Amino acid sequence: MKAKKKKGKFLLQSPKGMHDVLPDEQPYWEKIKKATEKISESYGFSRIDTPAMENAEIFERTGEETDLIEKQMYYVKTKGKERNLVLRPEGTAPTMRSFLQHGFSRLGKPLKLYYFGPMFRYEQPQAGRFRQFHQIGFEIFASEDDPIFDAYAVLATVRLIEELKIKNLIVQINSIGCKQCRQAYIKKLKEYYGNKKDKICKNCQRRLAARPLRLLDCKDEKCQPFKSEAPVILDKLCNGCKNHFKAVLEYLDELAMPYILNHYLVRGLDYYNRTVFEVFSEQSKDIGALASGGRYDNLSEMMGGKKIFATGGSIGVERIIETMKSFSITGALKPKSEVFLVYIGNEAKKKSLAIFEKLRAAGVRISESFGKESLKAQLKDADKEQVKLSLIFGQREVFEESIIVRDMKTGAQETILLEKIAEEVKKRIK
RNA sequence: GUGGCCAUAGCUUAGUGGUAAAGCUCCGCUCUGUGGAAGCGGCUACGAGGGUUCGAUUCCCUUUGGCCACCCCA
Repeated sequence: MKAKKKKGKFLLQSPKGMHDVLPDEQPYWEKIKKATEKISESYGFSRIDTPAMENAEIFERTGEETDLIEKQMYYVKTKGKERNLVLRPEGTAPTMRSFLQHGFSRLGKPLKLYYFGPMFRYEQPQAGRFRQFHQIGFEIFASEDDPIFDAYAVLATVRLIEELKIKNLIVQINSIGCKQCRQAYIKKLKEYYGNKKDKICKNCQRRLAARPLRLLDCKDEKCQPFKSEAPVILDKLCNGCKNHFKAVLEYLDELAMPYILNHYLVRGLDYYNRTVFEVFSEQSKDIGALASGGRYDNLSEMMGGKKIFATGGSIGVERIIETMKSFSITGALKPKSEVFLVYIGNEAKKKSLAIFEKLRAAGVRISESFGKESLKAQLKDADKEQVKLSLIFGQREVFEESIIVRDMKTGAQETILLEKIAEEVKKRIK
């Protein structure tokens, strides 16, 4: 048996569902970061960064029944006393925690915050679905449940995605009411499905008891006919919720923002109430929603704080990148070098780093292939980088204290004095 | 957590029970102080562990990772 040398290779890989962002992919991240800054600024969102870990209670209190909390959280073992640290599975609860902790709750006017960071969920990875992924979130905290903020959150979320040139966005929106009218609706729903138990799929039979709203989301063919006959939540909303939702839609209408009412749309987290929405792209439906969000007026109290009215949306960065790729949208452009420094021989090499530094300090975008000895190879690299000029510095030039300036397009060369190099180069690249 | 498909060089892929081929990339040579073309040459791989076998990259088991469906979600 051979194969001794490969021992340990299995360790040389990133954890399941977690990926390196290699240099090739960075331009996408650059572009998204820039777009996020731009949109946040113009819509008045201030950046907030919270730790990657939180006390588990932060999340446990906000969604006992949900998969995310029940089985997808990473609990962290430490040597210290913290027994219950988790890697954050989402960004809304931490933002609310920070908000309450720092006494921001004396709201003069609504506070708008945004975050951009990694989230962690233990689940089976698939395309567009990772164990570590990144979200951009917009959150609006207010002292009133004004529906204009729901529209505002949808607006900012959609505009950020559009800023990245992703087309054919579909906004799906629904209202899941408040505690009271939702309970009433669930009761109706249960009644409706109660006598059809043996005709619906196994999953739905199970869900009927635990999370009846999810029945509306079922894709099983057996369940479809019952779904279409099922009571619709919008018809059962209390007046407060009905008016609120109506107002949200009116704001969207005024914006001429297209949306689809989706009676089946339900969010996975327990803290949502009233408005919920998801954003899809026609091009990348298969990787799921690009963004989602909604109102969460109950979260602050669930966490032990005072009542805060809040609404927001979050965007899946990796899914955005996938979609950009499927549209052949490129990432941010790197600034190109204008000048390439080539050395020949050791004497020249010794001085070339200093020459490089002098030009860089003078504001010239210069690049090089230090470490490659052959002139050919260096010029080849210069060609690949599509620079305007190459500076060729060899033995002869060392003695003459000069350097050759080569125009890469015409091939014309000229020898200039080393001391004048910065000004001469600048003159030529204009 | 359940089920299915997959795994060969840096990348994309061929192929075989007798240790493997090609394209792109990379490095070099033709051209010893001059790039963009062409030709030639070179580096680098059967994910890991175990089993069957004279011999396994190939067959079997386990494991790891990727993808897909369920579940759920960004």
